[in-house]
Amino acid sequence: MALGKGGFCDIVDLMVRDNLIKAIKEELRYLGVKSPKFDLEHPQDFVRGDYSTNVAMVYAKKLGRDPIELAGDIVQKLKDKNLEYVEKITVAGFGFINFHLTASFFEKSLQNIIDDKNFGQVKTLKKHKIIIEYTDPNPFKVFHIGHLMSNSIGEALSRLLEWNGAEVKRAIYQGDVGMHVAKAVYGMKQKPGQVLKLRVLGNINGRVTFLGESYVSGAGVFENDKEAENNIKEINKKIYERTDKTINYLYDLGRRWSLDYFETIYKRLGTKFDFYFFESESGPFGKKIVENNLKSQVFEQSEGAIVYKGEAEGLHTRVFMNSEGLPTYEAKELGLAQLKADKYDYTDSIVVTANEQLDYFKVVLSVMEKILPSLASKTTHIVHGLLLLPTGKMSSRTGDVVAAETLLAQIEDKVMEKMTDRPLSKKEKKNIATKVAVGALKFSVLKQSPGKDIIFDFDKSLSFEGDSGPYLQYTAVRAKSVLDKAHELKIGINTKKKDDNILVLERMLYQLPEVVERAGQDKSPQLLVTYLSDLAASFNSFYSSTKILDESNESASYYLGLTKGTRRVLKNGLSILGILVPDKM
RNA sequence: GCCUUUGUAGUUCAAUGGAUAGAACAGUCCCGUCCUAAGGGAUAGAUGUAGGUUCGAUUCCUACCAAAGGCACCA
Repeated sequence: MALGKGGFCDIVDLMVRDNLIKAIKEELRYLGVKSPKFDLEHPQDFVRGDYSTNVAMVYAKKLGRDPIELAGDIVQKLKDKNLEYVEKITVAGFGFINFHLTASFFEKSLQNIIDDKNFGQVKTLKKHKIIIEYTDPNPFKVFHIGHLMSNSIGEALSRLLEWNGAEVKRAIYQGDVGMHVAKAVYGMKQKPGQVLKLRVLGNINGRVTFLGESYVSGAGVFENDKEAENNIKEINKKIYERTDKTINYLYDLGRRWSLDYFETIYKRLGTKFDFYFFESESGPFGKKIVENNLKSQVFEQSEGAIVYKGEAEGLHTRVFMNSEGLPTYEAKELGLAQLKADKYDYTDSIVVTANEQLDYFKVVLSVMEKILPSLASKTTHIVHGLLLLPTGKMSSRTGDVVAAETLLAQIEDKVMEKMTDRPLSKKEKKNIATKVAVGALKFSVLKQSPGKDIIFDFDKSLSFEGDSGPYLQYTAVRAKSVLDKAHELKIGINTKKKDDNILVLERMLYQLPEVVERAGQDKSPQLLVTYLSDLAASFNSFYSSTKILDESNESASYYLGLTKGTRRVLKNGLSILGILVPDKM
């Protein structure tokens, strides 16, 4: 069946949806509405139907008709069209028009799912080349749970965009220069013996713990000790200039240790970055951009600094070059934008940061519109909320942070505990624990709309029951276990229905591609999370009320098909969220 | 003070302007010879306040109240 301009669509769901929209539009044009706009959605309660439209209510007034009467007319016309896979069309209260689909639709859609390993992929963003930046930890500092949040959201968005057909490049931007680095290097310098020992014998965890301690001690003396403060400022300068052998040595070593360590975390979380950007590069680059635009009257001199005054546009003033002639974060951001464009010819650039940078980014974008307009128009800033401790905001300066490592290890311990009775080897269990722990964490971040803060409570976030990553993983594992058992019993899969009763599960299974489309459009992973949770619940309900592998039941093979479909939709959906499904748990 | 964002069951979260506001946790009560009980079923419980726009508002607008963030050389 043709979809759009000459393309062919093999997903029966999208085909039916597009045909419905087309048919309704035709009717409205016939009634005199030029470019009709209306909704076609799935009713919350499937008793009402599989699809539903509000078109009659939207246009009743304009056409001077009673909505229910108008709906009746439209329904009559639609019925005359004999739409494929449409069982019946009804008018409901207020003027909703509801569509019920045929049993053959559900058979066909289940076949689609079983045939297509990548079921859920759509082509909405086919020609887009997107660069997306997220996570952004700072070398020499702790990789904390806030970075986990940024990573979870960024990775889910990346995959969502890929499943919408876009080419996606993942980028990470790291602050490898600046006062925080100088503080850490100062701390390292106080313990040369320790540095040497760790360099020769140390493992990655010991090294990074030492760096964290060095930063905290450096930050501590910076505030209380005038001499140390000057010392650290001196180190900062030397890092920029690269004039001091000892400093260079400590800096290079610490930077390497940090980056190696971060790499182990990315691997654990399932992210692979295509581009690594550093402030040590974006700084000089940004400085040049600002200097080249000094005459353009975008910037102003003020108190020795170069600033942009955003007040006229409802923004605020920000410094791009400080009075010492050094580029600030703002200038670096301009440099970064250009660096990205130089590396990759993108159509869209997405930057994911914490919401505290919202107003800051607006100012930078406003400047970009003036001096790098072609880049500004392609750039979108997406914010995520903060992970707050019950005691308030974390501070890595005082060491009052929860390291990502610590949290993941704690969750893993709890998963291991849960599996004590399982007949699995220790290695298998450890493997499963990692997947489940990461799944639990990512799910809890992704289930709410990005941009909102999460008050992080250890006990609650460690829950594996109800709406949780493990619940979904467990459901997929359970489905696999049924499939394995069926294999033993030599029961095959069939997509032919044996009765007319349509299950809630069937009405949900086929919707993945639509959900992927919408979640991608709105950049809202939580829509997918909600869908998958509902799907898992309907499978579990089906599972507990129906014996699937009942050889005396002629529907067994069909039920097995539904099980296979559920497993695939859950597995694909979870993989978009960056959550892996273990074979057992 | 100005700007931005957010206020939904006891708690943590959903809900492209639509139908009876969905879940989960915590409560209360059930389900174990059976495919993984990290499960299933039942029950009770919510849109900050006051206006406005609309056939229809949790959603849009205005005011107020409350919380978070931002507002010059940090990132």
